[in-house]
Amino acid sequence: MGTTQLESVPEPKYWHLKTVLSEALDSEFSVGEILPNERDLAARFGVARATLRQALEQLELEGRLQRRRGVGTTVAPPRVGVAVGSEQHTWPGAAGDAWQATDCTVAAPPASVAGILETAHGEQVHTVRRSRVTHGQQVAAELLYVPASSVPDLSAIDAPSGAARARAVLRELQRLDLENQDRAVELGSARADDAKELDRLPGAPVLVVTTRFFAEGRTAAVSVATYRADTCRLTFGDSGGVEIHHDPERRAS
Amino acid sequence: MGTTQLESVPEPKYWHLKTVLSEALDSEFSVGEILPNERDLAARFGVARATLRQALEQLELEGRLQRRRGVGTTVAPPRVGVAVGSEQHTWPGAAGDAWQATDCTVAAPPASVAGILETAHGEQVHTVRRSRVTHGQQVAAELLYVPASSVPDLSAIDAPSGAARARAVLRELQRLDLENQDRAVELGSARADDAKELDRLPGAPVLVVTTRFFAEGRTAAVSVATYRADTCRLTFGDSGGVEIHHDPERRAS
DNA sequence: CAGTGGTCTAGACCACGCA
DNA sequence: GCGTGGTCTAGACCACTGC
Repeated sequence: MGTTQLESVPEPKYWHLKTVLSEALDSEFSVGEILPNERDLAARFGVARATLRQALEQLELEGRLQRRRGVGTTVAPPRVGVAVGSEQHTWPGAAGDAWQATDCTVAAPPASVAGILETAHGEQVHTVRRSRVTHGQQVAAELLYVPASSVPDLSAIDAPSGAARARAVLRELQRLDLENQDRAVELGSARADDAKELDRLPGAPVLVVTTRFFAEGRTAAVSVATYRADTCRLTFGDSGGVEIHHDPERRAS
Repeated sequence: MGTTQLESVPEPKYWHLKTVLSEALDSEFSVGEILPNERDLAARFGVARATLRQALEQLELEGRLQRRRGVGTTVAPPRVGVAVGSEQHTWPGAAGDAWQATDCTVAAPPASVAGILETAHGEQVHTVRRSRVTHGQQVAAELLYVPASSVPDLSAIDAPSGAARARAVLRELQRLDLENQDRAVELGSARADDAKELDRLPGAPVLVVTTRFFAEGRTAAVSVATYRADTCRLTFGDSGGVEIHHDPERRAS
């Protein structure tokens, strides 16, 4: 009767490990601290390295840990809140937005984007690359697809590609009357190029924010922004920019 | 000259596998179709089962596949768009919302929620469980935390717990003047109870939507909703409910 | 009971960062 | 060159589903 029921429904080892580690992180580690390496940790808990890694992967997914090849595993800071919906109904590139344009090419968009833009199959569009930095950290990479028909007066005297061209496309976009916009968020995995820009490995989990911009009764541009899922919490500030303070008791390293 | 450069930068096998499988899914399979089992697939591609599984995990994360223990791996339908932000500034439980209240208990919320609610440590609040079903599929589980101070007139004659109690709490909430609300989305992993409700294994990736409801100058309630990340695309309909049509060319099984 | 995906092991080698 | 995390293998057993 006094016996405690152990493992009657045997929880997976990695799940139990994750719980134990999570509690240890709360009580015995501070942000930025380096954990013992995977081989040592696995030995300490008496499990195979693969099993330990399953637990670490979960904790990284939840933003509790940060792992870097060649360096080690560190305790991650709390996720940063990144405002996504506060600047309602403004074009990308409007004064004071959080993005920096880095490049612009002309290319055929992926099929899913072409479907939204209602462009012909294989039709090329202006493709602006932008990146977003918050608190000194690169948090997102974006591709903005702009059909030629949305920027008819784009001057040929501007550079044919590069950051200057990107700014020219954004400038032209401002001239349209933005009627509405529309957002969706889903889970994805980083393509090789985005992963590199976000300083993650390919396949890293990302939050994909797809935004449609409506002008003149049609979809004038589509933005596909990928945010690091491990470090970001996307905020949709209906309340006018009130910031959520999260786990205020955790201290910085 | 004519030689194709193979593996000069050796892509990981699982990454290449994922690409190959992804293309096969597009061209040779239709939604709902069952794939060969993991042992056969691994043998067919000449890799260890663990490596194949790494590729399948990624594809499942991206919503391309669905795996069920004891059953098999099937081709997933396109993600369903789930409206999260369209019904702006209404209380949970307002007429016509997509949720169904199933239970209500009185308990101390997790520390992160207590911090937002600004309740004392260990203070108990009404905790309403709701679930959301779209297209016959359970897509989300929610816990709604309501401090007693937000529903002062809650009648003692209602049941102390259960669905009836949940509805009573929601009814009382409607009487408050909702001033604003505030949302955040982040990646998480399903706790055991949520996982069961969502018909997934514990640890499955979920999109966690945290909503704060402001009334009478303070946070009157907090909702933490977990959506299946594999099957859902969260839509924030600033444009008044315009629905994104995604990959319309894919056909149902 | 047979077949599926889920967990776990004990190794090996590789790619990367840094001193 | 050394130590780190990342990839990969070839097995084993377990938990669940459906017949």
